[in-house]
Amino acid sequence: MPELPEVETVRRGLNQLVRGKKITSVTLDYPRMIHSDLSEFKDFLTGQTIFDVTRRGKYLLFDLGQKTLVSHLRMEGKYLLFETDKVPEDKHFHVRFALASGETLIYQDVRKFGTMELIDSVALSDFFTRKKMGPEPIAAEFDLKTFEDKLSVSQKKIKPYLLEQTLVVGLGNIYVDEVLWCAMIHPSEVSGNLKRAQVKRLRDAIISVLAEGVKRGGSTIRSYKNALGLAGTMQDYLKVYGKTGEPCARCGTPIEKYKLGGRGTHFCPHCQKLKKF
DNA sequence: TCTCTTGTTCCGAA
DNA sequence: ATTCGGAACAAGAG
Repeated sequence: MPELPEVETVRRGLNQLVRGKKITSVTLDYPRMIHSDLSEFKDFLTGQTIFDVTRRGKYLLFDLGQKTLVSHLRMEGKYLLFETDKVPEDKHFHVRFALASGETLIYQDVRKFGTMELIDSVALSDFFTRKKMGPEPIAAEFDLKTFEDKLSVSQKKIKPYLLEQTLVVGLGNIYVDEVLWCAMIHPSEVSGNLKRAQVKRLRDAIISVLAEGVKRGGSTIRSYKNALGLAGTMQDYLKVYGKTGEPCARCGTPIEKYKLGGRGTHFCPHCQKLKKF
């Protein structure tokens, strides 16, 4: 479930804990998750210093100078930090970075869906361009006109389209339902049918809901807190996700759930009406 | 045993 | 060309 707010929370925690620290060895227990050259991965990382941990969309970026370690948590990836002599046993620990500080940074992933790859830092922007990633969901980068133009020429349903990460990055299944409720738009609405005012509301909702998620440290749903601050409180402020049958916070109508694009989709049938002809 | 879960990519069918 | 549905990736919860 890590969406942008959760990844940003992890990023901040990692920066507190490992920025400036040197990697003394790397242990790989699930090589399949490494999507770049395997031997280079181990050889290069040993001896590198983590200068900074940044983020682009849902990708965590460990800045090592010449190269950048790009990490995606997918469904359940987590980072944990232990003193090296106190690392517990766990069959879901897949990558271990021993640090010169006497600590070990561990990547844990029950689903094994997460990925890591080593990319030349100068090739990072190309990497994201190839993935057709949209702008970050902040006012300065998320241009309304561009958003409006893309939506206007598409017949795609708005929720699956927002999940593609091409219009804007950072939304996952939880926040996208929250955003559409906030903007009072039906998840199945055809993108090209949205009025200017709706598109503006949608952009504002994307920016504000994700910012609120970051402010509250992300949401902790079906996941346990860990060393890197994933004990967020946003789950207590969600309006529709997981609220099936509960009254809408705006109008009291029971929240409904249906399947859209293979995903559980929550909405208020009164506030979010589908435009019909 | 069966169904559901979330992010992303990919494939084949409308 | 565009959109859609489903599969795949893996494992656990109910």
